[in-house]
Amino acid sequence: MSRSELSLSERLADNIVEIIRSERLGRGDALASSRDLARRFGVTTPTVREALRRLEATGVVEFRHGSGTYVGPGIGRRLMANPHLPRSTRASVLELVEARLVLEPAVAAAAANVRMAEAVQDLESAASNALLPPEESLRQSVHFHVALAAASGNSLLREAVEALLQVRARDQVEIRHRYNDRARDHAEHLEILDAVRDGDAAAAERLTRTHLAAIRDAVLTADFPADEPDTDLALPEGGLL
Amino acid sequence: MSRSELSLSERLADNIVEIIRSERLGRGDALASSRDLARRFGVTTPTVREALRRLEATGVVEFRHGSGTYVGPGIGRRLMANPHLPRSTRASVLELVEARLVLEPAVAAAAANVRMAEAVQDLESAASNALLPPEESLRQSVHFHVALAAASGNSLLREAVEALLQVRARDQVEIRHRYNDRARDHAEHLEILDAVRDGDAAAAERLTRTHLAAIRDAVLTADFPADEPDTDLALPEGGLL
DNA sequence: AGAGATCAAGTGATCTATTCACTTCATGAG
DNA sequence: CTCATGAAGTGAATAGATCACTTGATCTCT
Repeated sequence: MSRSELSLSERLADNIVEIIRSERLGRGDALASSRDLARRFGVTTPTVREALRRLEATGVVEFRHGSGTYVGPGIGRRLMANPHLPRSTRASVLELVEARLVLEPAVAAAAANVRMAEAVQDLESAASNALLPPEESLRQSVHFHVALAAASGNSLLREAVEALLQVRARDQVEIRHRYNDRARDHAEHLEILDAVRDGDAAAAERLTRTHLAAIRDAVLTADFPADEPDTDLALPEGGLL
Repeated sequence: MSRSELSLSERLADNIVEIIRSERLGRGDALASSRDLARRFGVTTPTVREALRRLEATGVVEFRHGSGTYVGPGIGRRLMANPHLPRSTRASVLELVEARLVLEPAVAAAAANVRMAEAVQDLESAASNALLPPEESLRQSVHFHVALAAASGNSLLREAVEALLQVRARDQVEIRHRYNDRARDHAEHLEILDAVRDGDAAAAERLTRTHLAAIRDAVLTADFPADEPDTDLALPEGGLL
């Protein structure tokens, strides 16, 4: 009654993760085929499939049709964003920015105190080539904030910021150009970078707070695209195939 | 080639989430049966099952054998912990505490500034009956830190702290009694509660930092139980059934 | 009439057996 | 040497069925 509380596919998923860990498989390495796994565990392929789907949802494994199943980035991750996020509303976007405004300044301060070498280099490259492409700007901005968190040397902090920005991604693609001032972003990133490079934690914290406050204010003054959804009552038939 | 990049089960999962949202289903509400869903979407039950497994992994739905499929707590969640966490090491426990030490003081300050009514009540109840049971102590402590984050009024901050503590849970069950000073925890919680009630953000921040620093130091001085695992090479045959 | 045992329907869990689609790579023709 | 061909391996999805569990209603005995 103690260990059988979990479903078969759940235990299977745990076992597969255990195999990945014990065999020291990293991102991109191939797993055994579904059929092999089914044989090894004495279950059938649909059951293995369910277990792998669970793992796919959390990014632990990735399917490549006709090729195989591979280890994904989620294998070493502890924090993550929900893969099935709700539609964003004005309130949710604002809540997200305010959460970042609370958390990221402290992360920036930690980054300035530690200054992990590799991450600081990432920081520089992300800050430098930020203005060139039109669509790449957001990606670079994400990269900057993630690299900033990584510079703290604490991967949990990096994962937290990554997860927050992944939540933002859904919103951002729709309303990015409304309040995203690339030039300003770039300038503020450079200031933060300097503070980190100097090991000035207080300045890094303050500049990050200012940076995110500017974004928050831009969200506040921008008008939101779709403020009244609920026109579709989920007709599944048509929209699927 | 644009939208067909996702697998069928992935699109199915999205559609099911959409049904839950458009029909305003909340935690505990029942979904249609697997067979019904299969009929509605024109696929077979194993396919529906894969989609539901994805959603189960993130807590969006819950299975109850013989009863049905129900909406789970993950439906409104944006941040979460990986359900298949790696085994904890001394380094990972330390990293976790240090991440909390960076993030939670800022959250406490935000909580003191906002002071959401309901959450403050939770805070009081969590702080009051914290010493009574032996096993409940940890649960109450979790409750306290989550309620503290909830008092900020920002559900994303609550979810972030919840996720961090969920990561901790795995470690904690093994080494809790080693460095968990319940009396001290309780006293420090009460101090933080007072600061929040007074709306003193600076004090709340400082006290939370002190509180977590004490925990970190306890971890530092404690000896870690299993510092050399890797004795099992994942023999799947025996350990499964 | 009420309390408890029993049964049947609905549902999830899982299996067996197949078919289809995609990728890969080695083979062979040009 | 290059490029097309095709076989093999793999994931994707289906069909149909069986077993186990939960639930609620019915039925029985008191």
